[in-house]
Amino acid sequence: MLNQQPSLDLTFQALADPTRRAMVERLTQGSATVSELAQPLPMSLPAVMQHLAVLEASGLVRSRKVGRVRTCQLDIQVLRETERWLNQARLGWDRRMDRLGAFLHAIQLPQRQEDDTDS
Amino acid sequence: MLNQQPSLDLTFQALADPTRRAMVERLTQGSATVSELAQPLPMSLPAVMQHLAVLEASGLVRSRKVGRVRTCQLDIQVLRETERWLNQARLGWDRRMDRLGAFLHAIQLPQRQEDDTDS
DNA sequence: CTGTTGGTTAAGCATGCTCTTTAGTATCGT
DNA sequence: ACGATACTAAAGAGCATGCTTAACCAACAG
Repeated sequence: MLNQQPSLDLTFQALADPTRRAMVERLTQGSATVSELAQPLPMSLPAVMQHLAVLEASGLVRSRKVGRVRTCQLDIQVLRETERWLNQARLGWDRRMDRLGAFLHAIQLPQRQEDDTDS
Repeated sequence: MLNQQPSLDLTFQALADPTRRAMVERLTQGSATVSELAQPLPMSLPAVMQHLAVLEASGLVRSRKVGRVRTCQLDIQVLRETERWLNQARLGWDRRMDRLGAFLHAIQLPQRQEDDTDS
């Protein structure tokens, strides 16, 4: 059930870099041109372009070029799918904890009763 | 507000590898020894150890050694924080969409009225 | 047409990642 | 004590990443 998307690799990889996360955070505030994305970042424009390429390869960001200006925007879908994987993983853990709790509860009460009858 | 944790780098990096995600998924089902983690994986034990080291460095997994057996378990906390970053990012986007929707709604009704008065 | 702006390509380099093999070191069962 | 088990440490091959600089191109502005 989990791990159906081969692009989870690309998405997590994309989000593993602080520069790219900063770009994503910027894009949650609305679409931006390449220059606008690059402006606060302490690196050359080509470096930013390469980060952008990684983000686009993962599907997190889409961009269109009009005239000589390329405008980028977030694609929320991939973000959701990634969120979902984490959620599923945590949910599996939670369910296990519930079962474990129920199990402990089920065997510990009888033990208590044994202790009571022993003492 | 976002991006406070330097360990987001390590966490996303850790989750970017399918082998490590498989290990995490296995660990949602309960703790496991190194050999148990390695058993379904198509690689040498040292390779698995290295993946485990990455997972431990990120804080996603903790492990203790008893005798000659090392037992690993998930630390849900880091998973939660990562989930939270994604959630925050998506929430920022959602809020923006809401504002945008409200804005469009606010200016489009007056425009309609203008159209109405013009025609 | 000419210069400037916004972006793109390519090459190169340092570093990091993933896996391997080889060679260990502790335990544990008998 | 001795072999088997479970892991660990070290070193290296080979490819991927994250930058850089140096060109280059296409679209506008005057």
